[in-house]
Amino acid sequence: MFPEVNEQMDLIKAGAVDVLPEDELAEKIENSKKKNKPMIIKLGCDPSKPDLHIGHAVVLHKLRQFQDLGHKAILIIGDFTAMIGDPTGKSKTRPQLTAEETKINGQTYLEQANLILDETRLEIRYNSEWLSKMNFNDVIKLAANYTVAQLLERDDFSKRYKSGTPISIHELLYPLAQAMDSVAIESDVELGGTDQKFNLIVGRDIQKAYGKQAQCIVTLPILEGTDGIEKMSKSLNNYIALTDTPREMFGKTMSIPDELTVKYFRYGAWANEDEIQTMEKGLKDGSIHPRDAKVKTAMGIVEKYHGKDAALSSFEEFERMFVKKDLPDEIEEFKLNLENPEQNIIDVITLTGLTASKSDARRMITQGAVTIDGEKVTDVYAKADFSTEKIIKVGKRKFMKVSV
RNA sequence: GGGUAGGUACCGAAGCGGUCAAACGGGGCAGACUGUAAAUCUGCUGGCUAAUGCCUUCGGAGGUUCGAAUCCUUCCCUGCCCA
Repeated sequence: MFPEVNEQMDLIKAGAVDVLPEDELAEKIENSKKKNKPMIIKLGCDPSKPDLHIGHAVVLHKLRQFQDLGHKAILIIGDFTAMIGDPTGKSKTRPQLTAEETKINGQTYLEQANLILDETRLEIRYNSEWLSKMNFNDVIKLAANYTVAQLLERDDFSKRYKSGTPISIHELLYPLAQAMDSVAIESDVELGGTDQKFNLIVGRDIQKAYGKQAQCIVTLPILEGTDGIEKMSKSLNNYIALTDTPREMFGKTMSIPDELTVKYFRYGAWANEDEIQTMEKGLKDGSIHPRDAKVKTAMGIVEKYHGKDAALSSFEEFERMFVKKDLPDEIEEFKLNLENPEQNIIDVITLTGLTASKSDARRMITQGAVTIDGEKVTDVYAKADFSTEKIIKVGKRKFMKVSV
């Protein structure tokens, strides 16, 4: 049995940016309830980047909510479209993925997505299933449904067009290709980030052109990365991965700018609306310290992926390391496997991977970033005796226990 | 097809025969300050070397020269304008 229409609408709208068109969605929900038939919810994913972070989780979480409402979630692995390459953002031509790589990536993606989704109620489709079967005729027919002007409306394209950055034809085709996914699975609702809004609308239009019922669209915000400026992405190294350790998750969350705390609380920890309101209000009137709010957020995020205990211990460790400036309780060990216990410090920290190269190591020492057993190393040429285990620290958060 | 402007380190962008591992800005890293926040200030930002120095890098491949990111040939790629 499905929940009441307005109950469903409320949950769907929570945290969403756009729900278009709202009345149509309400109608669909009502119909599904009447016929006792779940709606089909589509989410497309790009298997060229299988490492998921909490930015991806925003939309996955919304999909999970649909699942919990009893609807049918379909995850489209864009194996075919990945071979073309997504035009979003960069002008760089992406290395073409082989079918095999795509498969492996898709698998990885799924494993991570299942941290959030209910795997028992998830259908997975690969879009090569229908896209690879289209011949040139079909493509022409599809392309006839859209105009260049319409495609150039998209921010992405118009910016590149105006700035003189190249746009290939196949990139223009990309929105149409992914729209075919909606035709193929007859989705009722498609989810995506706000940056996908254009694609989602094309999906809607193309469904109509193919005589299908048009999907509604639900967009979710793009989460800024830990730098607070750019959108979260692996290449910008401002991400919190779903597979990050509790310690990393906690630490990274603590390093976000204050202004982002509530947003992360909402979209990272998926706190409920009351808690969010309370935090927002408290921060505004000063009754809650920004740091405490952030701690709560960080714990919420860690708890989501690693459980309550992990959340608590990562908090404690954080306190110990950064407030009391103590050592973390688990430090990776490294055996040098060398005869001589006397070693150049530069060599050792490079060997352990704490620094990228010897030049880098030299720089770190010069800048006073290296300590051994708590003592600052000042001499670039210094040696140390590693016959007993020594704790080396490079920068703020890199530690290693080293011995011969 | 014709004309024209370009391709420089993570990105943007100077340099146009030696003093160029390459100005400047952004980003990144480190230090100070903090709440591992932001802002700010300072330093670093190809590799190897104890050091002098050596090696790799300026779209690709050749060539000229004592010496090339800078000149020539050729190839590849891109923007813009005209058709």
